[in-house]
Amino acid sequence: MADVARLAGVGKMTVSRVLSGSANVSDSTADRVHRAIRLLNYQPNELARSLRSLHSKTIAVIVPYLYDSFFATCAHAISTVAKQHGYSVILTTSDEEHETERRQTDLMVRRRIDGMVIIPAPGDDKYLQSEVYSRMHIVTLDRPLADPRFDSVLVNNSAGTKMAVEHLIGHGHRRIGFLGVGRELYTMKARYAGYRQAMMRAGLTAEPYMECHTPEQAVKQVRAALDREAPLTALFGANNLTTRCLLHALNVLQVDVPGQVATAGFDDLDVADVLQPRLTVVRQPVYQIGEAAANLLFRRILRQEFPSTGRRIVLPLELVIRCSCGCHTNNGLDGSRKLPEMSGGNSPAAGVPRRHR
Amino acid sequence: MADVARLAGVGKMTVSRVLSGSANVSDSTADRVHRAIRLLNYQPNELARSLRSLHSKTIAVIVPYLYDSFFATCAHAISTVAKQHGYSVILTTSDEEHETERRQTDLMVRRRIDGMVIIPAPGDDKYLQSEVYSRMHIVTLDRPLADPRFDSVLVNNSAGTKMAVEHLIGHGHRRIGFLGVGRELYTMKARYAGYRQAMMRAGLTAEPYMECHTPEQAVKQVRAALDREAPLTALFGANNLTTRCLLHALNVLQVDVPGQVATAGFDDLDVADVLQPRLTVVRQPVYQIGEAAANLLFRRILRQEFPSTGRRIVLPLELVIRCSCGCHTNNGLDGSRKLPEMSGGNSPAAGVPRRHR
DNA sequence: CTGTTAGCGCGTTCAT
DNA sequence: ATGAACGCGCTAACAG
Repeated sequence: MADVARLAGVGKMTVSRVLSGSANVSDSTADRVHRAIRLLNYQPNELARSLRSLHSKTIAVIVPYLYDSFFATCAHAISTVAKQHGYSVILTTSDEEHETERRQTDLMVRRRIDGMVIIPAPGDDKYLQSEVYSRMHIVTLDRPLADPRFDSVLVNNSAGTKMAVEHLIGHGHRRIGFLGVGRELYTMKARYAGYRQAMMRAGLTAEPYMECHTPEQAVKQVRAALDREAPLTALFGANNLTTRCLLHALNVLQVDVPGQVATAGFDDLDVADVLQPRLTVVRQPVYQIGEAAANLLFRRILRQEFPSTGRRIVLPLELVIRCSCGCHTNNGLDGSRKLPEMSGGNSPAAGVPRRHR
Repeated sequence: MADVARLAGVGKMTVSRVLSGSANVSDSTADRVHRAIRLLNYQPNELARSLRSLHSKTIAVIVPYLYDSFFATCAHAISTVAKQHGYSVILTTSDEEHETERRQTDLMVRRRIDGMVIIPAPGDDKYLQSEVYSRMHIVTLDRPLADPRFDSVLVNNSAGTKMAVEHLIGHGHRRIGFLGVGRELYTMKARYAGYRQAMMRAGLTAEPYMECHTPEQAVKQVRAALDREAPLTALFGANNLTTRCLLHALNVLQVDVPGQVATAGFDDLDVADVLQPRLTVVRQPVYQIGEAAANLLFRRILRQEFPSTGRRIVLPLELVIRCSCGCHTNNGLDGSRKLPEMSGGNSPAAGVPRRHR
């Protein structure tokens, strides 16, 4: 910057003014400065700016994993909104480990980021009460925290699951299984609760929670569920991983779907409609969830609000009825029923653009 | 930091020394400093450190999209390696637009990041020749740049495609179509070239490149390909998007696979083995690609090397033969043939861990 | 072993 | 309309 000033024959301050678009610079000098900038390929040092201004124009996003399409799409949405605001995004993964998450949030504090969107890993989240975080805007996604101070974006997991399970019950199924991962996860608890509710209201007995982290495990679980005296006749996958494992198992075991076992899952798969049979799912508005979280965050950042009670946005789910549940819709069209919105409906429902490679 | 120093009754310099683990501090004072740090919840300001030390311990990753599992998995790998080195990752998307990419790279220069992994969007990449980038380590992924200065990680797109198409030819197919996106993309060009080679060597005539960006477009393309006088009997999808569109079309048009049309694709789908029929694909070592790129980058960063000719790593592909090509493998096992490695084989083949939600 | 000085690049404050 | 001085928080280089 000193170089630019010298070349333009002005003081550093004038250069600074030109860069910030301050009005109090004569056109002629501004021009000279601009020329000097081009000539020297000068790029202002954002680090120094941040140090000075105490805000880094950076937010952090912490997700468990990035190769999960749900998280990746959320991250994409957040990144897109951030770009619109001229912010950069530091993205890190917690690998679903609490300690990693803590280390990363600490690092973000040291980096003086302006805010954070986080999908909390299971574990004690009291650490966020520390005064260290009191000056940092935080929004949670997918899983809320106990502390009411933080904004959060959610879907109604239990209601969505209930809806799907009731649909299966409507097909006459009485013994329905629930496959999930990590019982300690908020979403899993809520979805299993929805499953139980649906079963109990129909006078049926809920099956125990079936843990299923790998395809092999799913094969075992499904085999056991079918080999017993009163075999299950329907299975619900609690998220896209579980559902994929479930499909794998049904395939390996050569189970007829939906004849022998009906199936549905939470989370739409991008290939759900080319599967045989086409998969019935509870669909989340993934992109909109990320978008809503980012909007909440930037609202706080721009207004510098640190409320004692954050907002909670609950986005609507949709039951996409295809064939795996036993329905015989025609091959072309998706039947779908919307779940009534639970709360402040948000998000302009921007379609995710197509991608290439 | 001044507060910490005062509380500990020492100078700021001593605090700094304690933080950097410098040996020249007596245990007793170090202890007092540590106590003060804890008491005040002091977190060093990385911004100031970076300003001072001229390196930000941050790398940037620029991918076209994040909701593409290929890119997301690469990003995950890079992020994981970065974390091991204590680096943060600023992740941004170019949305496959050259201008966006340029703006983002410029921003990264201003942020004084230490290096960058980039999957270049199509367009004129001469801008990277600018002196501005001469002090920034750059590695490309998936698509190389003309400038030989940058390290790059690739697969042998043409050989992989050739292998798959030859396999289809081996099944007796003579009229095979190729569906791709964005012809201007490096990968698409290379894959189409491989397809043409395979066709020509077998004395067959290569079909024109079929552009296919949406499921609807695929339906049209496939319908046309089947309605003509000499209908195609096999179709190859040039990446996971195209392949999914292709599957959609075949499904909608109720085409018998592989009876009426055999199919194969580039990129493994995570549900490829539960599709009916199970999909034959050319599999890329996605995670390893990202990992290799990150390793190259950190090697340069740590050694501060700015070579005039970068390294190029070509990772091996694998033809995963399932059923959609016409093979009748048993349902449980994957037959697979490895493509001989083309160049410096790398990467410890770390399995991608499982994920939950 | 510890403190002092200076400067990383910028923007705010106050003069001019 | 422009410039000089100071400080954001930290550390390298020198004292002592």
